[in-house]
Amino acid sequence: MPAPAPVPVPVACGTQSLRSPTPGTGTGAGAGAGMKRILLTGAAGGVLIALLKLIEYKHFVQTYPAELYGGLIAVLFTAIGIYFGLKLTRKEVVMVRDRGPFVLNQEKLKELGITPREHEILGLIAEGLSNREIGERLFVSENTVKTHSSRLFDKMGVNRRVQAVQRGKDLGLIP
Amino acid sequence: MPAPAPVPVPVACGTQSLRSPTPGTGTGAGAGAGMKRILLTGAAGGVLIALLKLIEYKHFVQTYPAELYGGLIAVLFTAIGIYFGLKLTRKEVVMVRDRGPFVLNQEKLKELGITPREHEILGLIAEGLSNREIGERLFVSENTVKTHSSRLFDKMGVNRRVQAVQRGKDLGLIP
DNA sequence: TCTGTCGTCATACGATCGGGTGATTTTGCG
DNA sequence: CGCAAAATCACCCGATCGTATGACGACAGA
Repeated sequence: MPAPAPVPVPVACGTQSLRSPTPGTGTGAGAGAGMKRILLTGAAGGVLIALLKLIEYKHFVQTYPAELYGGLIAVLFTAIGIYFGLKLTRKEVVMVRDRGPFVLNQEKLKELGITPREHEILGLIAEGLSNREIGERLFVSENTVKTHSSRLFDKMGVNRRVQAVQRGKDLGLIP
Repeated sequence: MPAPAPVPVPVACGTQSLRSPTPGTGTGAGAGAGMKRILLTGAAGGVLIALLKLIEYKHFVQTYPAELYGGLIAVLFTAIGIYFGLKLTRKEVVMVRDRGPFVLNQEKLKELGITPREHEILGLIAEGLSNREIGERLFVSENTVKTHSSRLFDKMGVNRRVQAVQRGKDLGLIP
């Protein structure tokens, strides 16, 4: 049975075309966002002008009180403003911990109910130690380490140590 | 048998904290944000009502054409909308670690003889995926993943996946 | 004093991982 | 074409990990 050619999927072998660990976010995305913003601003201007034009129509429909138009315009443009405020800031990113000496997020620690011992073990897990090695370093049984790590994973909402490390870094629990 | 009272390991805790906008598991902080949002919404409503009240003043100042008021209201409320759009989303922003744009260390990659596929798998390991999950994502057998990761660990000089992740980050192989 | 939390330890079981061996197919290149 | 590198897959086996359960002592606070 030769060559079943099993992979009907583009990602297979020869072409490692798209790969996740390469975030080209640097310049290209930035320029794209800028262009997008300009276009959006232009569109906003267009809509605004059109709306103003529409307001002139009010001259012909004097049947309703002006306050109604005012309120309508207010609500409408508030919505528009909120929409564009969201659009313009949704991609905004707050860079944190640019290289700082690592400040521990104690609030998160408390919020998740992670005890000091568990936190300590998280740090050792992040160093790539096995449960046995952690136990040896802390002078406790490997079973104890397993208990701690298990509870730790439970509190962190993960079920693998690599996930725990990644999550711990994201939450500022470990450097 | 009481514990040997071991380990004077300080683990470097006693520092201050850093407020971070709680992605997934936030319960307490989430409630706090909700309260804040409610208050902000209330304030927005108040301002809106006040503005509408102010519009009534238009009755007494009929000297200017209505379009002017319409445009004024439009611009004003657009600004208000944008402002609140910003206010409401600024806290929702995703925190991202800034280690620079991440430039891949291809020399190290070549120096260690790591193939593209192996590198790809390293990235997926770093995401906390199991071998099985990696196989499913790449449409290959779990055995294949194990082969790749095994050779990868050999080339990287590690024997655990957490170590591989840490080492990969240090060497600039993964972000 | 009682209660709750924390740390400790054990046992057991299933799942996963790491390492080893061998094999076949694909692919890129001279 | 032929070769070497890369990728794929399988099987095995021991080690490690994750989870569940139960238990015990220490200690702080009500």
